[in-house]
Amino acid sequence: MAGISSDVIRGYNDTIILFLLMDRDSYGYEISKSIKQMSHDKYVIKETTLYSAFTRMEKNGYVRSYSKIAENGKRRTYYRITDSGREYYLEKCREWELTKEVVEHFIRN
Amino acid sequence: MAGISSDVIRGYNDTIILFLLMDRDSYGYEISKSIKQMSHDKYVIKETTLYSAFTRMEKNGYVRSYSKIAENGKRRTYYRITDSGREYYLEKCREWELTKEVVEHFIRN
DNA sequence: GGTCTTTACTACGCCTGACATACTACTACT
DNA sequence: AGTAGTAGTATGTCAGGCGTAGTAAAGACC
Repeated sequence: MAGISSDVIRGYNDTIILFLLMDRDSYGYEISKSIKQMSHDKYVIKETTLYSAFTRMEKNGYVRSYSKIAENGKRRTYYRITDSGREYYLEKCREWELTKEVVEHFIRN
Repeated sequence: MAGISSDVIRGYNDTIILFLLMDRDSYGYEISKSIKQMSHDKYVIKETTLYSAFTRMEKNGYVRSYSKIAENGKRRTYYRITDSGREYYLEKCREWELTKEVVEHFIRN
């Protein structure tokens, strides 16, 4: 077992995606590549997980989607983070620090 | 929102429980108190979560249960960690380090 | 003596997020 | 012609966490 189980990352996929939307709009495929690259191939998000996260986050008001013709002439669905999404992201960052502190009481290294 | 969402801790409840069984056998109520105390009241495991974790882990061979009459004369179900449970715990500790490393690439603090 | 709190569980069923599987469609390369 | 990469959609399953409720016995308090 080398890799991260889905039960662990669960609850942080949204956060990871929002992080990648902080500075500029993006779309599914690009985000999945960024995650893979930034994690040095240690985490590869599943397509279905990614796209269902987009749907959920749009419903929750954390992102807004729009269609755009890319440089290559193809239509893509882009996502933009909302103010509410930024707030949510920062909240999750604070939650992460708390979680880390708690979990590490029970980890022997 | 102050506290840890269940989606975050998911996948680490078993690890936390196993940690508390490393040095001596214990039972549900005591374990829930230990978690509360060791996390300085930051994490309180739900009863149903705890007992279903025991059931699952026994099925997976990570713990073994036995009934014992406690000092107060009442019958309790105690749990003992198995060798396989110890291995699993250590695996989860390694996984935690990896997860931490990955997630922190996407956290702004 | 009656009620409340703590201890120590069991039963049942719902919800959510992750994921398996499958399918579409277009481009570029070989 | 076939494969790999890009960019998704659709559908359904599964596991873990949790809400709700109920049981039962011991001790505390008023």
